[in-house]
Amino acid sequence: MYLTGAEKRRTARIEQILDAAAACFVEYGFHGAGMAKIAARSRMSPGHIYHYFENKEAIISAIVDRESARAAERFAELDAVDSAELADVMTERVVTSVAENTDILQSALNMEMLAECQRNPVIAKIIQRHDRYVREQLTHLLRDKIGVDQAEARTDMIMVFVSGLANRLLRHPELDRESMAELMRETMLYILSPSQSPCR
Amino acid sequence: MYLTGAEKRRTARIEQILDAAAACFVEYGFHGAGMAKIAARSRMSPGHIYHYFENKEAIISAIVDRESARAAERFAELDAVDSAELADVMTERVVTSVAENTDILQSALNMEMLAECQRNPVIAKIIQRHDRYVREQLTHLLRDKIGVDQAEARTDMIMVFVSGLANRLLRHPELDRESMAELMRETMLYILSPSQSPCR
DNA sequence: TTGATTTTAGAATGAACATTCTATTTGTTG
DNA sequence: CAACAAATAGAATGTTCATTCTAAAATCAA
Repeated sequence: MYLTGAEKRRTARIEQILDAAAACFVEYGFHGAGMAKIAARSRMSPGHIYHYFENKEAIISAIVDRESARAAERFAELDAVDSAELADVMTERVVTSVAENTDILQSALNMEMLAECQRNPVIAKIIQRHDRYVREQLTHLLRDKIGVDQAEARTDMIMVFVSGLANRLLRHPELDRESMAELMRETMLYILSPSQSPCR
Repeated sequence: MYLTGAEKRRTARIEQILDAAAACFVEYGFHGAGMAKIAARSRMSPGHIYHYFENKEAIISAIVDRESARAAERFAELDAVDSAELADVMTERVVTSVAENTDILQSALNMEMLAECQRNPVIAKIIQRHDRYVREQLTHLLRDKIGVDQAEARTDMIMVFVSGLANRLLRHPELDRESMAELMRETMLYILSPSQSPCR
């Protein structure tokens, strides 16, 4: 399926806006990120954004959709990993994410920032759907591949950790990532290990 | 030291405002909580609030100060606990806090909600000071009383954990607190246990 | 009680900001 | 190359909301 020049330009603009908006939401939060700022960052006029998005909500919706798609890719990758190594692979992902502020952490950050506008019922629905999706996928991996008990509770623990981490690293860039990463590794492995008897 | 009627009334009004504002910030976030809402909730007119606080920022500042004082009390209690039991006592505090949404969690929630306005440099300073205070106190307990290695990293893990938890429980009230509590207890104890060799 | 002072309410002001409107530029196609 | 359509800018609009202003009620001191 080929794209005409016009279509290419269109999707390029949309990406531009989405990138700019995501960056602004992370930097200023939802309310702090005015359309003017988003426009400036995507190098176009405020009015122009409305040719691609009906309103600010629609931008959020699109960011979440894009994030969901990326998450789906990552889960597909994890699904292909051998069961025996899965816990290690997942752990390494989180750890490198902490060290380098990449994908998982970045997306957790986006969600965290976007969650600010949960009172808007439309957006709340969108975000909750994404959250539910991630939770299902994670639970599936923990229960059916790693085979731990209390899979749902463990999933919640991981989600708590990752989003809390994203938040804290944004607000305290001076934190020592090296030593956090190490402890994070241990904690993740602990949460992911099929220990019926508490380790102590 | 006795208070005149006027002074009593004054402090009562201030408490009224602080309680209302804290509740509104948790419910609507900083930007969503208009002065009108705060006024309504504290059963007074918007204009009247300005007799007690110079502006919205000043309210936040006062909330953080109040929270800091309460935190100080709690740390003093913990400082009096016997070293051997300290890890267990701290763990139980977090666990009951999750079960009942009390003190620690509530205050984490407040901070989390207030953090929304970190871009405001005045407020950012206030919140960072509080955060630093809590961090110092916790690190002191972990290092000097419990005697773990990597005390600072562990402190950060606990703070990540508690604030992430507060956030998640606010946005997903339907989460099963019972089963989370059990896993949380284990995880807290794990973070707090002086294991040089990772437990695995 | 009466005059002064403080407390309170509620309307008025002004700024910020999402959204809409109007006009200009750019690209496309016969 | 000439209409035409799409893309873009930037000014105009309307609304929301913190803050300020004005005046009425309550409290207190004598």
